[in-house]
Amino acid sequence: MSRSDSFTIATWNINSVRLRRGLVESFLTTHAPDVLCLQETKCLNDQFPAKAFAKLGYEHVALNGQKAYHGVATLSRIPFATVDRRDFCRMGDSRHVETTVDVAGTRLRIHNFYVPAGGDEPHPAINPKFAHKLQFLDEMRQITTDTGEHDAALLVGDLNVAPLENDVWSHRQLLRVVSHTPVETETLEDMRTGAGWLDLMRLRVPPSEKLFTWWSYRARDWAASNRGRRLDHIWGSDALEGALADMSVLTEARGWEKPSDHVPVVARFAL
DNA sequence: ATGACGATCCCAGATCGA
Repeated sequence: MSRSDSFTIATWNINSVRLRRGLVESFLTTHAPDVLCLQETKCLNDQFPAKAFAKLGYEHVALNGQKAYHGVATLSRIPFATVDRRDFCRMGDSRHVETTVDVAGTRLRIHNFYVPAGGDEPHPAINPKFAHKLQFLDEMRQITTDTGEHDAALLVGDLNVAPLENDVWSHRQLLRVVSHTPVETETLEDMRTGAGWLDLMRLRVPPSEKLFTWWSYRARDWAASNRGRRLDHIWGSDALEGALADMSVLTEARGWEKPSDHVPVVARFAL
């Protein structure tokens, strides 16, 4: 590809891709990212509506699905150079798919993650789901930004942790709520910095401002109460900081008909 | 916020999400 190409990536926890195929189609048509990373697809690979997305130009798809739970998928208009999937915690869950694409002479590695939610009780000794989440985050330390000289890397997805005080509607009230407990936020931030990742969303929106990507289905009026959390993330290797041209959270998507409880996050780079 | 919602699956109440 030529020098100085624009590259756009989006990440979206879709909460069933079959139920919300129309929303994905509408998003792809309107926002036209080069790559879309989906989480919680909740279907087997042969049930994934790949043909519908191929019709819109997304001919390349890397799937890691399972029945009813979890599942990730990466859709692309650009051919994948490589595709890989990793198992974490030896659980056999479908929570990661890794692809590479070549853009403007750069090989871009894209990790798409769905980190375990962690259950209700934030104590690993009494809640195996929370222990699994912490172990998963610990194993993610091996996903580093180490790439070749002309390469760059992205790590995106639903990480199920809101690390900063303004990543939740009330820091004080959520300190003992799973997704914002100190052990989670510290583990996530230590893992992120240790592996060399930059929190690209927070390079654009200062930590002093509230920033959410998820709002509970249980609120009577999600927009009025605005009790959100930033659970979805776009991380990048050093080379991508200077290349970041635009970053947006598509808050309006939470108000669409039969919405996901998460909204898309979009980043554009001038590579 | 210990959930009023929503999705899934051997179709109906349990389980999961966060």
